[in-house]
Amino acid sequence: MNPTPKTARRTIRVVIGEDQGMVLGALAALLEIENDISVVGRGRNGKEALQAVLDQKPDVFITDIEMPHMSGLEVAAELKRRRSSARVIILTTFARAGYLRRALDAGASGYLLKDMRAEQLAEAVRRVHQGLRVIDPELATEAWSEADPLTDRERQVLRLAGDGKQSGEIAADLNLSEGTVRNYLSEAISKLGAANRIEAARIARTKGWL
Amino acid sequence: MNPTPKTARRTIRVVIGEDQGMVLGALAALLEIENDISVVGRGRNGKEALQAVLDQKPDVFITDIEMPHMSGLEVAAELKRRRSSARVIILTTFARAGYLRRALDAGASGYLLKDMRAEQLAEAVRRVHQGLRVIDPELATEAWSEADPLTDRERQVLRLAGDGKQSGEIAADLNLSEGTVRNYLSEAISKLGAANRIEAARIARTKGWL
DNA sequence: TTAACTACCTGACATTTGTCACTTTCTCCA
DNA sequence: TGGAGAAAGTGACAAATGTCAGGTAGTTAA
Repeated sequence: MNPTPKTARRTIRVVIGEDQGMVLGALAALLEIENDISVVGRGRNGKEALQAVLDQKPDVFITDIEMPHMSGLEVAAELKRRRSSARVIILTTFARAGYLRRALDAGASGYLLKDMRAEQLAEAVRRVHQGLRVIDPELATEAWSEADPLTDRERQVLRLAGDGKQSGEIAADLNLSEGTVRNYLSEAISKLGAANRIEAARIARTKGWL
Repeated sequence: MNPTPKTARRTIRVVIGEDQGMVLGALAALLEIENDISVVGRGRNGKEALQAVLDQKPDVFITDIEMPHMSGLEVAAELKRRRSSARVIILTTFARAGYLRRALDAGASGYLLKDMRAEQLAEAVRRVHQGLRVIDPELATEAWSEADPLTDRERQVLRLAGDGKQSGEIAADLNLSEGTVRNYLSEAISKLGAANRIEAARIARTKGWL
């Protein structure tokens, strides 16, 4: 449908990781329209996606973050560890500074939001293939603004509290006293400027810290 | 890519409603592959989608539920009210019995989940166009199992509590005494078999009751 | 090798949350 | 027309939550 750009010498080989089958297939269809891009592998969860990248050695790997078994960020980190040559584009619903930061730490070349226009995806693939970075502009500025103030324990406890577990259960899960659990929650609540554990969990989630 | 089925006499005209641009474009690309299906309109929020259906009078309208301005369910209900001839397919991430029930009440002909295989979408469009219903099998059985046990007040209160507001604030918002608010929450907690307000809100959300 | 800093951990106390028994208001229908 | 039933509304009591003041390791920098 689109003309092959002059710069393209050969087909850009792409693997896609995305847990929603409908979206996975649709994205593949979208990219296959382009003459210079070919989808050579797919994964419907983190592990499948990782394996597909290792098998196919694509030029570009496009992945969602929230997937079963292994998140897209974990896959990216693993690929970095293994010195994979595939450039990684994170494609997600969530405009969270914490996610972007972790993506960049994991060596990703791109961070795009699913509510961008569909036409921009192919262009992003080409840019990233050329060695450029493609970051959603809105997030790029915000990214370095705020660091996660939570300690590991606070994060753990807050995650469980956000699921509706009460202090006693959390304490049992983590082998702590109930008082300690309440203390961590109190810390987290105060650090995040929340009024209670529920709001604290909500805020942390929004920022991508959980 | 796929051959035109023998039953197709003319092109099936489709409008898509979906707020994530990337997914919207990708779904359109997926359907345009089929010889007997043509995407004649798009909406990136409920109002746009409704307008597109009214303007284009398509055979089939595929829509997400959670969209700005107007949910897909509200659009479906409005189309029913206006006696639109477009058949409606709900395409969503959420396998919630409450959503399915509301979709059917709003006269939808299909309810599909985004994690189905992409190939099934075109087939669903054809079936629905022929006047058949297409419901995700997993949900179909579960759908009528459980009715929403919450009263209006309980729902209101639970929604606010789920956002982390405390009883006093909720009481002020709704002009109730704090005791009353706590009573509604207690009722909701017991009806849903939860241990506290957070878990209750989570359960209700999962079922599509909030 | 201290001092300062940080994360981790705890129990005692005050506040908020959850439960229960009860009253009021409204609708439905025999 | 006079219950029966369901939802809305309330306050008193018990249980869970949030705060505070403090104590123990481990690390870093003078």
